Amino acid sequence: MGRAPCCDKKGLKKGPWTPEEDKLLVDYIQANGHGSWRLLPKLAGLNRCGKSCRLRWTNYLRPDIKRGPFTSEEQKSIVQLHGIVGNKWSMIAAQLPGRTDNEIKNYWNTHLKKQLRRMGLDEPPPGPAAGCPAARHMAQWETARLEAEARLSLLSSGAAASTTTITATTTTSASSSSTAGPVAAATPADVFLRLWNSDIGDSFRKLAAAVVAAGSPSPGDATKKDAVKQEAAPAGDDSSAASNEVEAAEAVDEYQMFLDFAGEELGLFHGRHGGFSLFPPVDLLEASLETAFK
DNA sequence: AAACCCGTCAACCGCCAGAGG
DNA sequence: GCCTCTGGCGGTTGACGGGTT
Repeated sequence: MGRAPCCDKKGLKKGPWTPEEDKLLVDYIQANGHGSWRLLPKLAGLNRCGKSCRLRWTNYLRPDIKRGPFTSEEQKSIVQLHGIVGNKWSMIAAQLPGRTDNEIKNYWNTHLKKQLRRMGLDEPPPGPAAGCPAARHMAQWETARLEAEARLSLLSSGAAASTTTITATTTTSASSSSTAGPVAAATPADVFLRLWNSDIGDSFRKLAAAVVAAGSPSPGDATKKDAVKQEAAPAGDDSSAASNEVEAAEAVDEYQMFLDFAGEELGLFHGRHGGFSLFPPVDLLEASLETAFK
């Protein structure tokens, strides 16, 4: 069995935090930083375990936390990212500034999951573990990346006239949002490139590369099923191979449905005749850029 | 008005991985 | 290499509030 819970000590308070406790915690961290979470409660005068303090701070008291309902943009991002990385809430949270993993997890479980189900889509296979990334999806991402770079390059020339500059960090670092100019930070291209260069993009590329290497032209294709199967269970035995294959094929089909849903119902992908774009049509984009450059 | 149901979300629990001795 | 400690993560729980019967 695992270690004993850290809050087993007698007398340590559990349950909802009071405003007084919140104040003690915030005051202490703002003055001293959190340092060792284990020692913090004692130093801050709190009758809580360190873990509880850390959770309260990271999920609720941190000053950079954005409260309030999720925007449709955030919602789309969550759906998309969940399709890529599955239940990696911390990864998803890293792409949504001001949102915590706990908040996103709750939102997924209470809103989005049901929303997808209501629309006739069972939960899509949760990310890499199900081995879902189709070659088509990989191609979509690659196309989107190229488009993002192209748009960013256009933006750079457009922005050159203004006082704002777009730095190269947008294409090289996932954590560069603060170093990029405000215009770049506001564009879809920047958002996508940051995502592409983050852990999420990395994880997606690794997995997709495995599928592509195995050869996988279309959903339901036998080769893809094998690739998916191997990805999901590299040391799989032959006896379960047949059922695995069927499950894998179903997973791929469901995932494709999920992608279609994300594109058509949520407007996440703006498809064009077999092509694909993460971004709105050019006219809409231009309109938003005009606003951005004002 | 009371009882019940259901959705939401803060908080907890158990496990894991990495660092350090 | 092994053990312990710590921080972090994802799954689950339970209190609470609003809606319905």
